[in-house]
Amino acid sequence: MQKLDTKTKILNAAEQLFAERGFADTSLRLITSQAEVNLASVNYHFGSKKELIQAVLARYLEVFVPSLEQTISSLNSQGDRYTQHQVFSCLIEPLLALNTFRHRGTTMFLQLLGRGYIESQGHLRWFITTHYGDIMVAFNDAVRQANPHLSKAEIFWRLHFTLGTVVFTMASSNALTDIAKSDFNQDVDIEDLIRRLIPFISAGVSAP
Amino acid sequence: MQKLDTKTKILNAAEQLFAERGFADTSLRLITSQAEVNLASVNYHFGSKKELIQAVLARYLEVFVPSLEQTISSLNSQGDRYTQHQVFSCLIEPLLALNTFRHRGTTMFLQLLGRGYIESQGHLRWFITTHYGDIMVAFNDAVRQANPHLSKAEIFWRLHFTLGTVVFTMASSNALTDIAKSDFNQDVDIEDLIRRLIPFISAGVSAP
DNA sequence: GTCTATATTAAGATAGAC
DNA sequence: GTCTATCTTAATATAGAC
Repeated sequence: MQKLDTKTKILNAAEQLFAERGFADTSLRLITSQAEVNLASVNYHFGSKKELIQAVLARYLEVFVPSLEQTISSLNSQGDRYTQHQVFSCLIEPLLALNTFRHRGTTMFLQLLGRGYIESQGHLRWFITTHYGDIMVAFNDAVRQANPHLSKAEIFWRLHFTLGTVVFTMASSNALTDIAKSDFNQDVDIEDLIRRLIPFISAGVSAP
Repeated sequence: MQKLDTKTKILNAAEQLFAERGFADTSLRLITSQAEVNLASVNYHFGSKKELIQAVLARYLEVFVPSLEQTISSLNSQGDRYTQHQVFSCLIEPLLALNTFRHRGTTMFLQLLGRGYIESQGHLRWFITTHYGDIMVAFNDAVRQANPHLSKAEIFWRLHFTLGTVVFTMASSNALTDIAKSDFNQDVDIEDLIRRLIPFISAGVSAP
């Protein structure tokens, strides 16, 4: 079946379990038994559980961040003026592209990101902001340009509200799509979900 | 100093630690040493850690839920028509009333609720929905009446987006208010935070 | 009701043979 | 690189004296 090396088998099993159950609730024993590798191999290949968590996220960030940098910069090059809808739309393509990179990649990435923020593991925030702080600043600047009526502080708050909306939705997305299926007979995939989220957060951020 | 009984001392210490660090990261040892009681007393008085968690939340829900039932029903008695802003405003008074009940009660309650949802501990969702399911239905109905242009399913999604916004914001509210203080010299208390949140979620829920 | 002492379980990590 | 076996730590929970 899988002719993957041990390191990849661990990463694949880990990301799935982390996304589903969170980092704290996923033991190395669970990961290695799911991956069908030896318990000791995690520490051999990654050094520690923390470094495994970072490696799992890095695999996505290395694809996502350059892609987002590109959509943001092409936005800037088109001129000074752009709408806030355009800014948020910059996220869609890079996010959905992760689905071609890995099966259910978009969901996985957003769930992992959500878990990372929610379980306030210092090492993860440190890892993300030191490696990918630039793009966060660039995105923030783009939102500011698109909303000149809002103060810097107001944007700070509203972007964090937005982050919460997305992160929580993704962390619970399995449960939510199940409910939508049983209560409303809706089949909601990740693309639907993102397209439902965008008007909500877009209206919220630029609220009067 | 404190002439409180052991049970109350445990509840007070537990709620503070749970709100700050989450349920999983707060050990009974930490709670009992903070409360200056014996380790074994938690299991004596509450039976288990899970039941302690429920007891901590119950103390707030017993105050909050009747109060919310009242504002919602007074909304209904005023006639068929009310705006969505009015519906969300029903939450403000009952939430802020918790501050008179306990010091920093509003923040504490919302943080605990957020932690409860985020750390998908099944027993807590079960506890809340079986004990306080009625008011959740009533609130949902009120939102529907105020937004006749939205389908049942759309309201389901948007209320969950809203829940995510609030829950995440409260779970990180300590960090966020610290940043607001240092970066923008803002002193944001819980009431400010709620009044900042309302326009955001209100615009989001009734977005076109 | 409260305490000490301890049982039990499960986790992350590592030593050392192969 | 991989495996078995084990170390260490820390958690929940309980038994039994007071």
